[in-house]
Amino acid sequence: MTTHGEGSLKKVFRDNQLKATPQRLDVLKLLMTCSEHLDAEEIYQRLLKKKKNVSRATIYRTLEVLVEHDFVRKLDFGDGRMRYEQNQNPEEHHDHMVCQVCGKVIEFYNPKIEDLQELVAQNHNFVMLSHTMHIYGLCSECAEGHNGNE
Amino acid sequence: MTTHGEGSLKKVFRDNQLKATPQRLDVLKLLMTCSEHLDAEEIYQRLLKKKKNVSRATIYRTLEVLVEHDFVRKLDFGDGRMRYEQNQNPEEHHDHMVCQVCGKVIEFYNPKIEDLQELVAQNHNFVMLSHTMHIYGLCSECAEGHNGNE
DNA sequence: TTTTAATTGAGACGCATTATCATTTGGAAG
DNA sequence: CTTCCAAATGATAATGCGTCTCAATTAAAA
Repeated sequence: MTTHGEGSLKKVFRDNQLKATPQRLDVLKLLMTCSEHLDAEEIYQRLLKKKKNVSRATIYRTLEVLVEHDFVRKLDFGDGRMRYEQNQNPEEHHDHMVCQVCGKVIEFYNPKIEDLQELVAQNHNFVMLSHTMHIYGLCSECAEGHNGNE
Repeated sequence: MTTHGEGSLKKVFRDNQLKATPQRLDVLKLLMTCSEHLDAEEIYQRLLKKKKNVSRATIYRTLEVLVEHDFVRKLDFGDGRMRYEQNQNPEEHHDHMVCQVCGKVIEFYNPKIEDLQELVAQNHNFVMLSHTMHIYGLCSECAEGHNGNE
């Protein structure tokens, strides 16, 4: 259902007056088949490992394009570099919990919070275009370690 | 009530085994009497204008110290530089709406959202240490402009 | 005062990202 | 299948925020 062939990936770009170059297809395909939250350098290294012909500059430019067109979400977890994740259903917004010990990222969705955010914005006559919520702390595994149960 | 004299500002540092230098006092005093969300460069420029003797490096170091001790909150609105705000009552957490046109920052507090955040964390056995919520979009004034009421 | 560890200033440095520009290429038109 | 050109790429220089280094200064304890 959400599985697309090479052809449909090309369509993604062509439908937006963008050339469907091999480099763009490689970046998009990688993000579409990856559940992690990669940064630009990680994307670059993974494509290199797959013998793909691509440069860092193109990675950044492609990511910019993908974000502009809502195919990819750009995330800032406050560690000095941006991360990217696929954004298949822009309707189905989710937020993130980031473990400050192991770096693990847990996604969650809470409709009540979503509704309250919209409400808060309305109360201030603010037109909400996007929003982010990050919870920082210790994931269950790392919290155990800190309790001395190692 | 929340107005402190020079003496009490010095106490803030001395109570934490930190020297109460003029530079530190200047930075802290500026943040304590400023409702805006300044970045390091803006703080530096404002102190220069007041003929204060301070360097950029010291601004950054002082901010780091103030954040560590919870006197100041470090905020990331995703535009590539950090902003700082006073943090008088760490209990009373608030979040931010950022206008992407004029850059205005509106603070808001919603206890229900706070509770739900804590709940979500607990459901994942996640120990929440801090959290941020940012709503991006258009403030009421800038939204009017976009409706053609200019 | 003397003393010393903490702090400062100036600038070098690091790192993620963006800009530049000559070269290449996707894909539309013929 | 060629021609053609705007769009895209690669290599690398440049940018900008923030951190680090280290010699000189200073807060504040003795």
